[in-house]
Amino acid sequence: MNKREVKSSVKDENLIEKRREQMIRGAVKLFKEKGFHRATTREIAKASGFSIGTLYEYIRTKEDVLYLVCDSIYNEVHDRLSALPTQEGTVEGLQVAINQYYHLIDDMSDEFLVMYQESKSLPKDALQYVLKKEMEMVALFESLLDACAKSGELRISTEQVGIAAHHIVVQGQMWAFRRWALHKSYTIEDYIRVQTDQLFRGLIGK
Amino acid sequence: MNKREVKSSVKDENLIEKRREQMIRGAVKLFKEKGFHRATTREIAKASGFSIGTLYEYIRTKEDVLYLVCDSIYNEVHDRLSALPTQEGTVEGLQVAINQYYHLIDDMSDEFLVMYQESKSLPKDALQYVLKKEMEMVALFESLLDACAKSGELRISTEQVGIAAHHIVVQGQMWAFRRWALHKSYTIEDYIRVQTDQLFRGLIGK
Amino acid sequence: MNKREVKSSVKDENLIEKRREQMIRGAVKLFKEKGFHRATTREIAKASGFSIGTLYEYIRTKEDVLYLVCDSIYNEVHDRLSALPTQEGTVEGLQVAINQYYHLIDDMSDEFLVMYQESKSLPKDALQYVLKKEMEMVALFESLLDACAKSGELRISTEQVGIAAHHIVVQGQMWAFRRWALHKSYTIEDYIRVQTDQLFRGLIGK
Amino acid sequence: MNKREVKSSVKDENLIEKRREQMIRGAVKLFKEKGFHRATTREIAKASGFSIGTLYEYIRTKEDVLYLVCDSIYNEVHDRLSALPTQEGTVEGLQVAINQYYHLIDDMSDEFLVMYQESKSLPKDALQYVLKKEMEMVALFESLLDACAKSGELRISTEQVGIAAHHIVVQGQMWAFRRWALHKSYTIEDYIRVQTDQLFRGLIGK
DNA sequence: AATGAATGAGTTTTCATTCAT
DNA sequence: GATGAATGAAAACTCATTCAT
Repeated sequence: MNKREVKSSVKDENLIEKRREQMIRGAVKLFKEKGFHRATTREIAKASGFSIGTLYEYIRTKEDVLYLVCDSIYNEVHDRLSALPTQEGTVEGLQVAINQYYHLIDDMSDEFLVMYQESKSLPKDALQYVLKKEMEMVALFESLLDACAKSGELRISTEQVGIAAHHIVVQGQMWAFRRWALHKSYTIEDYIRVQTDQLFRGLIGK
Repeated sequence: MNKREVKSSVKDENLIEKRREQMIRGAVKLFKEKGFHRATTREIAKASGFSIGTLYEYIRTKEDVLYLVCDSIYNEVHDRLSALPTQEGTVEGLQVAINQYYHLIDDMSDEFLVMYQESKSLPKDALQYVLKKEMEMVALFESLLDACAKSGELRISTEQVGIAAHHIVVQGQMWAFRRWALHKSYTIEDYIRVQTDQLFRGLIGK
Repeated sequence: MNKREVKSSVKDENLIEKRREQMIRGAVKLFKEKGFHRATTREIAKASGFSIGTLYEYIRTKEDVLYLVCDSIYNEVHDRLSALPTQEGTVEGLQVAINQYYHLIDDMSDEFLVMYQESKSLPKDALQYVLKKEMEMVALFESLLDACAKSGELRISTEQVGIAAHHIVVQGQMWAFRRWALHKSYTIEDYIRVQTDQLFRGLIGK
Repeated sequence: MNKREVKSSVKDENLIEKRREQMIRGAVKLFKEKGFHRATTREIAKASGFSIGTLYEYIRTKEDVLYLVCDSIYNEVHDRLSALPTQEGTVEGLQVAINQYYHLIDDMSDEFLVMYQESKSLPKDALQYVLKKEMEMVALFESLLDACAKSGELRISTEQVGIAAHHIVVQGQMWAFRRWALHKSYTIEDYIRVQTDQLFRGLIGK
């Protein structure tokens, strides 16, 4: 796979896995509070439960931590969405997917926030990789929308498919980004309902 | 007004104005390239056309620069939107407002990008101020939508008004955020048309 | 000139000159005691009489300090040797040159020691530059010897000229290197006398 | 003997011998490339063919490795020179010794280079020991020269004996130090011939 | 008002050494 | 005896901020 690798000087793969999980958990917590730049590597180590020396046994640079965080988020997203039943162009299937996606963001909104605010700090190649993942996300919804268009369940032009897919993805992110404004007035269920209503009202053939 | 002040040791108000304009222009360019944290005060001074010493005659801390940038963006947004003719609950008026807003974002997408990616680095009070400005933006569209609801031009529940206003604001930001994906396929005109179509199709009373 | 430049963020050339002199003096003293690698940049700064921040206003990396030290030594050597009256192939002239050179090394033996023990730590390009300077030194004596050979004052084959020149240069360095052994038994004057005697006894035509 | 000991936590003397040989071989190679300070203990272990943990079973500190390298070089030098037939004050015998010594340096010039460039990094007591070895080297040639003086084969004053002995030793080292300059023009045989010619021309009674 | 040299706390990163397995 | 993960002191270098000129 063309997965970007983060070099570690530790050999035991299981240990790497374990330590990196600790690291990601600690880092997300920290980045959420103070952002990537304001968090020091020493703080990351501490939040992860080990020493600064140990931290550097599992990464090469501070940016690697950010990459690992972003990568793990996308992996979780991918895992949870690919567990969906295959869709055959039904609006219902699309709705299930959107539902899953929005709930996922609600569950992981800290992680999402971190990723979206900090990913620009990734080195070039890592940024590329993250953008690719994001495009896959959009593509997933495009294909679902497309299937619905083909099956006739949605009246939607090709032009609209792209934007609608972005729309779905961005509205999801909005729930994470605008927590401070939205959580006061709506539950995630409200939000999903209103969003899908609005989306479909325009798209469903009368 | 409770406008947050940035202290300057220079007395001449005109000079302050002039130097800060230089500063904002330089800073936006720089932040766009490397982000707020990676840009040094020396670089900001250089990009602004004066020395580091002079820079500090017009601000107190580096964060002041970021605040000035964010503040100036909102001021421009405010100026351009408040120039609109007063609306009396017509869809057409709403459409004009959206149009203005989206074009504004298109014109200033660099600035918007910078503001959204970096505003979390503002000190507490400045962040508060910026969020307040953002809420005003949402409120503007809320009032426009509300007027339309009251006049009967839009079938829209009170619950929907809040989310629709956020929706409009976020879709505008999306044009700036997702330039890399959207500019390939759409012009700003396409984008506005598709967005407003989608928005209104669901909302306009039959 | 193809002199390798060390970048400074300070603009005032006179100040650069002055600060670098302080730096070289401090660094030589320190390197003599503990060597280049064991001397920390903080110690170098302190020994130079300024703060670590100021040190880095005048250099880019620690290796720059070493380069400046080596460069300044060669410049002094060059200055002192090029002040010699032009030689026209007399043994006497050669003797004056050797005399000068050996005294020079005696005066600067600390600096020489540092340079020879640490120059391998220079980055590639700087090492190149230093070796070039060293070759010039050898070449100087080669040309003096050559002139003596041509004028008939010395019976010396072309093959011998190169080695004899190296010999002179190395014997000079030996005085610095082996201080611990030689200074007990000889003064610099003794040393010069014995060395030149030995050199010439073989070379002077009967 | 007052041989400085390097403590090992391993009991088996044969194993110690074997592992240290591996270590010296690996270390010389590494030090040649990057110098003592730039070589890490991990790299030394790797170059020696075992783990960092094992390395520390056979030494106490990194400096021990350097000491072992220097010590082994001198032992080899000692072994090869003490194999010479006992001299009875003949110039021929002296010449054989010089020949042996120079060839030895030619064979081991990497090791010599490493030793001379890095020995200053030895801890005090180890440095002392190495210098003592070096003095023995000089003393060897002093006694050979002395014998020749006594037997009348060389016209050489007591004053000259010390310097001439140093001279021989240093000229040998010069062949290692100045490889980059000398190897282009001379073979080791040329070099020995020219050096001894020059040495003896002055010293041999006509 | 403008300049830019000076400062030093704070940052990332390295690496010799230890010690449980 | 061998391994390699863990440690943290110490290193090089940065940069926001100050202040004398």
